[in-house]
Amino acid sequence: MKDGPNIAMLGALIGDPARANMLTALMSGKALTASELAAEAGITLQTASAHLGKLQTGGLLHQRKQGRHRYFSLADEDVASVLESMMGFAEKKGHSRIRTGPKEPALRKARVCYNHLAGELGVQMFDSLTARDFLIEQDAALTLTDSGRQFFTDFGIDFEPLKKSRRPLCKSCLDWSARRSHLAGSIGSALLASFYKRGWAARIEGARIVAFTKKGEAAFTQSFPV
Amino acid sequence: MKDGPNIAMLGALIGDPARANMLTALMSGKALTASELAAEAGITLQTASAHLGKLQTGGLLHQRKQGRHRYFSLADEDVASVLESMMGFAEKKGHSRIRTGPKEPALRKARVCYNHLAGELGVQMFDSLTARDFLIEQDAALTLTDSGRQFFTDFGIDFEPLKKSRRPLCKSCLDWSARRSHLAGSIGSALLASFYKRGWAARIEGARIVAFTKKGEAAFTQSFPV
DNA sequence: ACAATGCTTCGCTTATGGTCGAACTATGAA
DNA sequence: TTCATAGTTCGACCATAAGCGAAGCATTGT
Repeated sequence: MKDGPNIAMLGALIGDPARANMLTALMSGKALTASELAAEAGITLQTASAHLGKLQTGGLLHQRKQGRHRYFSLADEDVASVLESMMGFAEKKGHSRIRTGPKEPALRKARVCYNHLAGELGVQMFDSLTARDFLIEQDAALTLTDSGRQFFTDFGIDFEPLKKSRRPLCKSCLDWSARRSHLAGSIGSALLASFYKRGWAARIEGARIVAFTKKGEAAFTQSFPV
Repeated sequence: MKDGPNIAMLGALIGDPARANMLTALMSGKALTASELAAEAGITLQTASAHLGKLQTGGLLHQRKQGRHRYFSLADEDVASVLESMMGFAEKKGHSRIRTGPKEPALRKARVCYNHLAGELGVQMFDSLTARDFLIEQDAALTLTDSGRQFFTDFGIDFEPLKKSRRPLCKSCLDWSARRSHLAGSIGSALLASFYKRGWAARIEGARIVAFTKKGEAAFTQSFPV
């Protein structure tokens, strides 16, 4: 009776306009940072933080710390289906406002996340590496296998300077546009640097877009096949 | 955007404890009066009236005037399924409180509604009459057919005094415990009086319960078969 | 070490909305 | 008609919570 939300508490959580906007934004399946959600809801970061705390306490959201970001996503499929149900009803009766879709296509495809590759290609690379057991992901931990070490060495990554850094060697990072993981950590940085060096891609200054050349993308896909 | 409820407005409607209690009570499928809903929610009638107005504006409730009562019920199946979804979620996470079931079984079976028969037996009688085309129900209007007039005459109803009354001859009345219609109006009164006269049933003083005898109920079912 | 960024916590103001008392309307019963 | 019951409307009160400025904490990058 005090543990979890009853129907009134649940309704009240969803009933605030700011929270409803946040939840609607998260319905895309993407995980978003507190700042992004604040912008979506049109409120300041402090207010958003309070709202996110309440949603989390209510069991609607799941939070994942990621460096200095906090990615929020819907807690589970149940939450999504409840919202789905309510949105469907609201749409049927009146007209609910249409949400703006995903923004910049190029940004979704490939971009820098800190200093490693993110976006669809980043996810593709991550999946390709885990599928071949070069990386093993369990829970939030990511471990590099011997065969993986060999693969990266063959790819031209020098592990020596990486060992000195206090940054973890490899680390999964939740993707902004795809809700999937991609490879962060010093290996992730080294790989992106390698792509630049090989001329596969170039960074668009000012934006976070990573522009792959046609040949570069082909070579990339050959090295990291789906 | 202002016409119907968006998801935030919908959540806010369900999010108030008083309204949530009312809606939960209505989930049984029964139609309840404003007073009953007020009691369910533990608020005064004025406050309940305000809440019911909002729920109606939001498209969650349907109202049916019935003499000096107003019966409220969930607007449609969509509303019920949204609530179902939310209650399921709330129950899964925490424990939502268990609702008290229907109260007095005898009251549900047969009782007086003003001066005619209500409850399961009242509904049975109504269904039996409409199934045989003695009464025809369309929209909210109820009309007596010629064969119906003959049936009631054979049953011993004298129509002469009834004509003088300004009360409608027959009229459907929404049932309190079954959300179904039963027969009101002066014919309904006359029938109940007839049951008393025949010794089929007796009224329990102080309560609204109509106590049928074993023989009485058998005879009743013979006259008004399902 | 230092600055910059992302987010949280604290304290305060403000306003939305739930609540009830009182008065009014509508329907039915005597 | 008169009275009683069911419900609505109005007006005022008040509690909850949304909002933001400012300060503090945590993490990353140089």
